[in-house]
Amino acid sequence: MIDFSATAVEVAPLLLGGVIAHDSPEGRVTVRLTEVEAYLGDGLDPGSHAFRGRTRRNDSMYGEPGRLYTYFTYGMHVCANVVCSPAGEASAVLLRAGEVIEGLELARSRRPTSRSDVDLARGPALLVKALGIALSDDGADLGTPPFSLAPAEQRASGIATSLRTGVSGDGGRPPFAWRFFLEGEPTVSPYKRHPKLAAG
DNA sequence: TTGTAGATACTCT
DNA sequence: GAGTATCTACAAA
Repeated sequence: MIDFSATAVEVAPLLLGGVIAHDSPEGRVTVRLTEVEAYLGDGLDPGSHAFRGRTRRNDSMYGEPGRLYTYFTYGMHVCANVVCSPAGEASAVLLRAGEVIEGLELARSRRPTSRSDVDLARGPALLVKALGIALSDDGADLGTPPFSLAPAEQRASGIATSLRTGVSGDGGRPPFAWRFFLEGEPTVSPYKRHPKLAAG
């Protein structure tokens, strides 16, 4: 089992190749994680929601490790994180992309605009949608039903890192290269700088 | 295949 | 009141 009381930067590479499953009345969807990002807090990480301290939104980021932190962004999208570090410390791993390996039909019905199976969970908001995670799942324990999270069967090879995608301000610049992904995976989203950084 | 613009509503200042 | 850890559609090559 993964030790989630370590920091997000240490946990992130361990999650690659691992599988997350969610049971719902409609059925079960399982996703193999191919891309994640680490976020810290409390002044350590300018790209993190917790950079300016604890607020109502990021409250679960300070909670028990191994739980879910969901948040709403851009007026229409939900993103999911795995909370790391002991309670009281802000640290989380954003689930960015994965490959649907179980419940393909259900995932397809949740993502009618997706053209191919590769696109089903190619992006943070898409991953959440394919799994059927809702904003109300914030704080849920990933180790107990309806969720389950298993580490990779064997240590994933070909792990690469890069700058984080879509993060504005200094959090999208070095030394914050805390995006981890499996090399050669078609489900990894293409790297895009934040529009603000691209302009500068 | 690559690049650009628009939509959307919640949170923090 | 302004900014946002994004996705989709459309246009051009």
